[in-house]
Amino acid sequence: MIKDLQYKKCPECGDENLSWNKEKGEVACKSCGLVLDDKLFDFGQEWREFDSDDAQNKRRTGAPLTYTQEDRGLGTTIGTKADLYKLSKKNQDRFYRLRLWQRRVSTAIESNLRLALSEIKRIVSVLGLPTYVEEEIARIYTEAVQRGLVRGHSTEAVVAGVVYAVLRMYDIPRTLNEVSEVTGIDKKKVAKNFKYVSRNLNIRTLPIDPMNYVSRFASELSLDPKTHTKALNIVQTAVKEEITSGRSPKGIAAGALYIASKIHNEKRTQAEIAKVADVTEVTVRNSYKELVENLNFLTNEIEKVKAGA
DNA sequence: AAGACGAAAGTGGTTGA
DNA sequence: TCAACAACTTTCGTCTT
Repeated sequence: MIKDLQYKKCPECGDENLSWNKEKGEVACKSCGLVLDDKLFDFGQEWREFDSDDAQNKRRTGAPLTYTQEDRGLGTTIGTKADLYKLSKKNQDRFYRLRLWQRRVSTAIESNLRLALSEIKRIVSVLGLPTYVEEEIARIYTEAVQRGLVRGHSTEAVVAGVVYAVLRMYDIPRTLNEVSEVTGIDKKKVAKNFKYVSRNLNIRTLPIDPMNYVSRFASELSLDPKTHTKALNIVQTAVKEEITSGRSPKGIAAGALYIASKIHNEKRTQAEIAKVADVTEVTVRNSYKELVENLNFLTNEIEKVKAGA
């Protein structure tokens, strides 16, 4: 499978004389030799995609998973045949069949788990999560496998759903987008699988508290603790005034941080904040305007800063 | 020139008939 | 199941610093 070609002409020399080497998955300019793209092969995981309801598979930007699936060092032993001769021919057959079936099932589960666990390890290390979270993810995934929730679904997608679910359970603020990025699973699918596993395993999650985002965004923006605290205050009062329901927690956190940074003369641009909060500038704007409109103590403080400066 | 602002059109998810 | 709806995004032109 080859991705759509996105280049019409060479950005270096402007020439339209591009060569497309399908074998190597490269596009190069014949005039100046610049290689425009060398990752044109689509490493999407079609061999495990059984979902029929995903019409739009255009957005497959997942990282290729390179670990081997061939590793089948089975722990299962065939067992002794000592007693078998006592059985009738018919029962022997049945015995063999049963055991064969059982072996297949258990090895299927085992190999699925092995695959999933190494993927979980990878995700956890990329996201820098503590060990207990990894264990919880592994535990819940194992439960999902045992309840047959993975059958008919892609392993990676269910893993992604479980990861997100556990993050939500522990109030560890990671966005859907981040999970989607490290797992290479489409955002929508992560959300879908998150719902799927939490519904079937009775995982309860509360709506995300914007406070959880504030700290992380603040440190990512390397803001002063004072500004950080200010933003927390703003969010807190906003929640109390009930102007946050229905809004995206990321947006609230972003808006509060923008105001706080303004008040404490540590100004960050809307674009900077939008970037770390994973929302658009427009959302930062709307959110902070909404906050200022509804929390009048903010208006005074901003005026004070303006007058002082 | 960069940042902030806001309008307009589009997207995906929720809700209620 | 469908349509209306709110929140958010994208894009883009304009104003402000």
